[in-house]
Amino acid sequence: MLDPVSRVRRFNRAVTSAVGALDTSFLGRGRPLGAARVLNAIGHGRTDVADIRDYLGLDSGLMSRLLRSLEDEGVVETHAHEDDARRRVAKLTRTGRREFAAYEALSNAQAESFLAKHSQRDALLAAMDMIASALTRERVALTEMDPQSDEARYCLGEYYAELGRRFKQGFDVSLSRDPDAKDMRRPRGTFIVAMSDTLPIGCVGLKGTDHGYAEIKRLWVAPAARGLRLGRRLMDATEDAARRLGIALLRLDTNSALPEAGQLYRTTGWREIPRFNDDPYPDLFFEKQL
Amino acid sequence: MLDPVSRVRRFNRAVTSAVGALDTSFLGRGRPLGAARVLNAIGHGRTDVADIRDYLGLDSGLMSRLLRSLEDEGVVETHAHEDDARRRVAKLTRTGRREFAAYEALSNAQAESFLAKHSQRDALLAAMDMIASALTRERVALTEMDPQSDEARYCLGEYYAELGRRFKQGFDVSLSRDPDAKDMRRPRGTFIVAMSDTLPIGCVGLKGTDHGYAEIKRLWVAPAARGLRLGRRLMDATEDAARRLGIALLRLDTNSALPEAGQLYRTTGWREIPRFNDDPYPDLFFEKQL
DNA sequence: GAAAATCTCTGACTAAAGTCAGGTAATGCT
DNA sequence: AGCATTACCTGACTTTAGTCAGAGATTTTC
Repeated sequence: MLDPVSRVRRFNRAVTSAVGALDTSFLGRGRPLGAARVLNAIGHGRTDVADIRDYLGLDSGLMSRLLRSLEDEGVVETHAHEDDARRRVAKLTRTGRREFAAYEALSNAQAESFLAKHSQRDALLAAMDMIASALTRERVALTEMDPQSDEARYCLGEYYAELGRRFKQGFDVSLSRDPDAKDMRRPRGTFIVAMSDTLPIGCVGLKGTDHGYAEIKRLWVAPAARGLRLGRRLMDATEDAARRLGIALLRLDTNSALPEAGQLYRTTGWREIPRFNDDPYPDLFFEKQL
Repeated sequence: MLDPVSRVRRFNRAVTSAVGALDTSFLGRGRPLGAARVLNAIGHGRTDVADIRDYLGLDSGLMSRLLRSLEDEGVVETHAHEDDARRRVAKLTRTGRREFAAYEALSNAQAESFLAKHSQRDALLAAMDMIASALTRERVALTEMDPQSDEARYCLGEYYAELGRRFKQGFDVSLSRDPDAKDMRRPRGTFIVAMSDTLPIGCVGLKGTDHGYAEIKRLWVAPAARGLRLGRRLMDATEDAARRLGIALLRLDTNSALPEAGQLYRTTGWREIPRFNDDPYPDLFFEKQL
């Protein structure tokens, strides 16, 4: 009962029955589960029939029939794809959007009622984030995004908050806020966000300079996503992006109060170099030739 | 993407697809899921047909057919119940036990491979415990157990460990180890463990004395299960048990380093009284008339 | 000791999900 | 231009899950 395997299995049991309840609640709108799932996939922005089929793991025959039944019902319309008339694109009709909204309301209500039952909301949410990240870690998508997008700003906010907690002297955000944004856009640099489903769980910036190297800045991984080697993936992706931008030399600075970071750099081909800027926070400096 | 409801829904999505994978893996033994579930329920000690039916939420006709198919396969035998010949009792044959063991091995292997993928094992397990407790909180069973049972000892071990962390001066286990066990058995007292599925997540002892009152000792709730009002349920159950044992007056001691406990007592009809023992750890004393 | 209730089983269904083998039209490749 | 490939559709089928009414045996209740 106390060994790790039993604990995982207990979790599986608990979650299996909860998921069953979730599923059956989707039956309340007079539509079989399969059709409801297709409708919701379309509502969530999956329009390509092949994409939906793949996402839901359906046979093409079955998928076709489910789509047909949704069309007959008047909630979905399909058209040929613009660029390739073999492919079909599905979209919701007005009625379809109403139905989708009803499913969304149902899901939101369930989530809210779950949250309302528990007083330790923050701890529970943190635990859920962690497990969701672990379960979907093969599906974490690293995407280049604008450093001023909502996702990027969320990550940066969390990043600064964490620096504030970890540095003995605190961390003054105003010092480093946004002036770098323009250097972290193509073609000078880039900004990469790791998205797990809809939640940003990590980021890194590549900041172009005029000194013959680019800098890696603001590497952050959400606490809930640590242990998934996401830092390494983010660094790899940044190095790839740098190579594609024709950058041959990378530098970065960090602080010895963040030992995981130093550890990561040391084991991935970075070598320590002398201080190369006068920023007050960092006390460790690295360089890597691409 | 950042609001609590979205986070819960992200968790639901992540877990739904994981559970789907778990389910389909049970199909690898040439038996439909329904039959596999019945076989596993029997393997886990549910022998009464009505009990299994209830647990799996099956119609009696369907249940009957599933049982029959398992019998035809030679993995299950049924007999009439000893005391009531209308009821049937199912048990595994030798082949059945082998099949059950294969399912168990599969589940264990899956749990292990999940754990092996993640470096933050302890944090992940704690998160899983927390969520499993939250999901199954309606199904937490409070059971009277021997204070020296494995479950009770696990709880007590965790309890002492926590006291050690929370008391400034630490906590010396040897002082309070086991001498009370005999006073926490019927008819002098009792010991109640809160079980969530197979995991003990809380406990409380009722210790009989010869001074005209009984003491409540060792109230503990697992960190993963806090916020579920389990402490209150444990106290209620103990008071009920005390009433059934004919005890009219309860006392307890606690420490101001455990503010949740003091808070609980104050809001549930206990009144503070002067020190009534010379135990070095407690600094707060309460009494309640039943 | 008769009537009511309980437990399981059987027969006769239905609905949903899934499989498989073509078929049609569009597209890609040489 | 011709052939292979791709994307989707259709028809014909099977399996699984589930429902419902009633039968048969047994136990409980009065």
